[in-house]
Amino acid sequence: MSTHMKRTAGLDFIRQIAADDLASGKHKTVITRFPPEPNGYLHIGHAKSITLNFGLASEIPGGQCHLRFDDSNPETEDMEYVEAIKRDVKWLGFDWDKHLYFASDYFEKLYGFAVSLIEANKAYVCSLSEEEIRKYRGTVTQPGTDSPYRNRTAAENLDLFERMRSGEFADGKHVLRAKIDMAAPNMKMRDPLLYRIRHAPHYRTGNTWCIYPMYDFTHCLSDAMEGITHSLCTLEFENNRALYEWIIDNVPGPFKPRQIEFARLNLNYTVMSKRKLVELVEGGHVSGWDDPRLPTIAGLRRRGVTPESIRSFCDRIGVARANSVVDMALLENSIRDDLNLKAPRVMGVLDPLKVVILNYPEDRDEELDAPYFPDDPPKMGYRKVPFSRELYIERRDFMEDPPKKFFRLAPGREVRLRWAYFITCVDVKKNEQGEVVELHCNYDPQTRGGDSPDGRRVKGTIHWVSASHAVPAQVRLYDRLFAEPMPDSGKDSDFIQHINPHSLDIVDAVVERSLCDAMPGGYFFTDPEDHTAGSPVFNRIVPLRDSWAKVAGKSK
RNA sequence: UGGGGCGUCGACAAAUGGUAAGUCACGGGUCUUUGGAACCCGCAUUUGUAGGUUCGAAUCCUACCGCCCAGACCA
Repeated sequence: MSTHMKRTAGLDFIRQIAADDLASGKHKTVITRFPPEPNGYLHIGHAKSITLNFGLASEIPGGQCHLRFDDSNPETEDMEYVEAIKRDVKWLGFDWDKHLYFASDYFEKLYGFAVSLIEANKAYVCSLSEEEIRKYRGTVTQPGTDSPYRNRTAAENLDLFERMRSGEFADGKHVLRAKIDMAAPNMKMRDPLLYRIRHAPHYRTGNTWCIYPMYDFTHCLSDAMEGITHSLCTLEFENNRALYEWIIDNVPGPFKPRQIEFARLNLNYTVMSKRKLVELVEGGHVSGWDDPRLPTIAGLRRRGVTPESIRSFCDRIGVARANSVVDMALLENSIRDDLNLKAPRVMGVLDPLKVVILNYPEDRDEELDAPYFPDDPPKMGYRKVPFSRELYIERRDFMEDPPKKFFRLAPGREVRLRWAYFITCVDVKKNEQGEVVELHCNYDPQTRGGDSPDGRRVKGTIHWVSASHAVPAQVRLYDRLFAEPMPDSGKDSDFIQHINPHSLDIVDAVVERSLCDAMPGGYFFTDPEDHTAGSPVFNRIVPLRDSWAKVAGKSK
């Protein structure tokens, strides 16, 4: 596959290691893998890992990235997630080619490796209870103590392990453990569990197995069997690396991958942990895993975020070992950056205010040319926009008593209707409550298209839609899901309280009949689930940078 | 805790002993059919702190400080 990444900085430390390994001849190419567990949806944090693994492999001749489902826990995994993950990885623009693997396909081989460990007297069946095992393990500051079952003979262990497999014992009755060192300062090395009994059907292997390998045993050997050269994972697996290496070193195998850890992605104004995402979905705080406010790939896709902008974002954040929190503004900028070049511009009015052009003939009606890309008209050409005596403009584009720096419509003021005419507000109609309900304006016929022959200029240009031609639409204004930069810094479920009450505002709008993707106030996307030609539904992907709003906020 | 990591601009992040890149954010400006976009300018005399080595230190050494990981028969 081709390289999507346009890298801006020097090589990150992982690419540097890969380059060094190629230069030294340690490896001829680079084989990486993205190893999700099929028990949940992918989010933008996974996107970082995906772009790293697939991106790195794509940059090296002969490089390849495997998609491997790390499915050794029958109780949480499901085919639904496998399909969702495959779809998301593809959508992000990556291709595992023929290299789709499942750890569950290695169960028999893994069992064989376990047997070899037992034969070498490096693993034993332990019959302590779960609680006892925990107690024997010691603590961070105190060494553990040996299990009384630690010295069972290889023959005894072999027999017990075989009987574990055959289903003779209940869950929790025995486990297989590596025989390493109960006093090791790294607790991961205190005779870690390798296999547990679980009488549960697996979504792929059904009832074939009732013992399942643990992550630490499964992952390193899967990597080794696939010839993974660089096994990239996040920082929390740092303590597992010694075990990763111990297992590979103590099992008959030809290949030894290198595990390298990097910092996972943290983004402010959102949450990324699986538990919290589940709470948002199941608690009904969002509409589902693809709610456009969620940082899930499915949510971002539904919102209208492009894969290119996600890849660009991942490139910009870099890869390092320091824990960090990336500013949501960087993601938003990556999105705008991409959309600015791709989204055709059309006009829409979110909060309609009627405007009557008094000097425009009642029976008249005309079509004006408007470019889809104002900065580059040839890109997509022009469309016809109907104009007539009655129009709608955005309510916030009018102020009866405008502050100094408000350049849009106000009584007596002239502004440009984009791609149409200059109009001057001559009268303001209000209802009993004193609310502005209609504006009366006059237009200058000489300014058709938006330029005045006499060269006079107007300071404001506003969007509009011809009332009789307007298409009603529902617009969903999405914003950051949380109002706090660090919503999960508190305890437990406190983060729910920090949900931004305006993370979704639904408004009835009118849009021009040539429905497209961009309107004032942001970039929009037709909702893939709910949008129809008859009743349009638009999602705001990302708001525009709006310095007026900032000025208004400051003066308040 | 005789464990494992990490500390460079508000946020990310380069710099591999030779004199602190880039991006976002922020501030100013030019231009403009939105105050968007584009373009220009500014934004770390200093790299957690204190010493030391060196002609020269973000990079090497020592000590200290701070933060993260070190629960699960989860991954």
